[in-house]
Amino acid sequence: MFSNTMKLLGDRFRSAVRSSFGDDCPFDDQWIKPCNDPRFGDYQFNGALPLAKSLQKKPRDIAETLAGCVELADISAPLEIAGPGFLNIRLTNAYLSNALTSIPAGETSEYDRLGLQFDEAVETVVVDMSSPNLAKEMHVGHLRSTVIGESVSRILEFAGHTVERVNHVGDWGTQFGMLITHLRDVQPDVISDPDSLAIGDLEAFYVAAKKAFDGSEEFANRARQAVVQLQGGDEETLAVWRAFCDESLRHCHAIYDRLGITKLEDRGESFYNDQLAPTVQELTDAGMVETSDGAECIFLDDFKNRDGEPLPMIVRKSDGGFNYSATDLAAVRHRLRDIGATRLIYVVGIPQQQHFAMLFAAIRKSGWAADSVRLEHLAFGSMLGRDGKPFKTREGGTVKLKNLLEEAVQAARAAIDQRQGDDDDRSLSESQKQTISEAVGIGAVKYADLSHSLTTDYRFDMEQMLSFEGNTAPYMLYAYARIRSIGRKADIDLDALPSDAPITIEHDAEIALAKMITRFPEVISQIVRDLRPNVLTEYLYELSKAFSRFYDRRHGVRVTDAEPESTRMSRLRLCQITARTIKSGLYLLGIDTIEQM
RNA sequence: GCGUCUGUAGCUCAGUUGGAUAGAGCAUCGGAUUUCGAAUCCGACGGUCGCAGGUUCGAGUCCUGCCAGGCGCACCA
Repeated sequence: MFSNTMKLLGDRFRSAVRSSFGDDCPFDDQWIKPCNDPRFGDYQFNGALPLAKSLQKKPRDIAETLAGCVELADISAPLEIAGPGFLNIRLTNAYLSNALTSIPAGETSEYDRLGLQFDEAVETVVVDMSSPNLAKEMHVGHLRSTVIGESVSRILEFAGHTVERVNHVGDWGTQFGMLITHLRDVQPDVISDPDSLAIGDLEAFYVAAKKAFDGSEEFANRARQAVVQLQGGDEETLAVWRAFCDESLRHCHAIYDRLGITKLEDRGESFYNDQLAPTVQELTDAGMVETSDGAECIFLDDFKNRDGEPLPMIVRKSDGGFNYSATDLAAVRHRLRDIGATRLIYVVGIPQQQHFAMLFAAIRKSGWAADSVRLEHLAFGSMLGRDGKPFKTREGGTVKLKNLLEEAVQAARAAIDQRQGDDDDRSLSESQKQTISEAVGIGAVKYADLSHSLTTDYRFDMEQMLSFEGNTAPYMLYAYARIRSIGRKADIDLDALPSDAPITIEHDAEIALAKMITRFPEVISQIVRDLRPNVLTEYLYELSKAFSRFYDRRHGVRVTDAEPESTRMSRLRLCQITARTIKSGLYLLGIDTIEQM
């Protein structure tokens, strides 16, 4: 069975430790680690050193005892004791061969799990992601939340969890009075025929509305009145508002379609409108709310403002209106009670850290969430320009996401056209070129975003992310397309190889590749736990490099013309499994593969 | 002022939650192709891990204090 080698080793060492030093002897799975230097082996057991203290023995003696009794004959060469008491583990070729041979044929479902099983308890997870403001066009600031949110959602689904992606769009508030009023003036037909509404550029529309608001007292009055009507539930006003939101959402979904985001549930702030008062009332009844300067506030320990005074979370403004804290509280309440979520993940930038710390503290205080419910702010850093400064257009404005994606696809297209000129053997049709440049351009943007650690800011560098060298989407997509072409060229259907044909691992290049493939389960387990997509990009890069060496003219092995037939079949299966692993990994990042490029 | 994030090779970034001699890519220099996809592979060069203490068998990683930069701190969301 294709299983997690690290977990397997952990189980073996746990029994060895317990049988040698007693059933209550401490054990930590973290004691098993992959070696960072291949000269020490593949994995190492570091437990002898921490055990030395609690057992009052010498670390090397402990290591020797364990080396003598741990059952690893089916996994590792004889253990070596090194340094102060490390136990070095070297996977045998037989173990690698068996592990890979046991991988079942590909699944036809959305996820190819390569036969992996996950035994965790299934959770209902709500991932709060993307969440643009409907008053304006989506801009680059929404990219990370959308891309990271999608990847994290897929990873959790892969492990068997139920995931609901929620788009907490900004569709409520005073600015909508202004927009509705302007819409009535410019497109009066919107009430009789809401489907006729078409706004080419939301940004320009917003600017025009703002100009009218600032320039005319009469307009401003009507706008303020529209807000009152909206909140009062006036049907005609609501109809105009709904038409505007629908139009804005169409703009968003054009982008989501291009990004391959398909299961995103639009549930904006307005959705919680009638739950705001009951939510605040419930907290008031619980004695958590007090009035300060006319505003209704929740005071939490450890939060101070710039004067050192206690910093409240304002749930109701002094004018009686509710603000975003109230909305967020109502949203949490809804997700816990109505959706039955056991884990809430907010994919929102670092600047909101304090807000979420306060929100979560308030929720804990309210007792709405069971202790086992995880409340997480998956905070990410900003996307910066190539110069390390905030990402802006030349004129200093915000960069529209639509334009950024189009630019990336165009740049990918240019690169493909250039390559085509150098290589007449592989001519591509116009539609193939379009498909490829779309996949490469969009994939490059996503991959660049996900390959950086979440918390740090990163520089957006189109040239770097579209490079075919280094840890980039094009390199990965190329590795995949090249493997797929091996089958095509040799007239072999890689997907139809017999899944019981044995894989034998002998050559150094095979060993290196096999070791990378067998790490897949443990990498997946780690990112299911940590939600760190860049761990996966790093892994896929290493895997792709291992394949390139495996297939290299000088350092690698022959594949399609290898002899005897059993070797050829074994290597073809290795190719197939590598391709599936890359495809599966890229899928978890939200990136589509292409069959040729 | 308080909080928070960041500081690693010339540049862009990793660093598996405390493990052995800190790694990639780019750039620079050198090598491999009578093509199973060279959009590739191999090698060389390059480091006081911001600074100073501390914790311990062991610190880029943990604690404290500095230095530098980003962001957030009462009715916008």
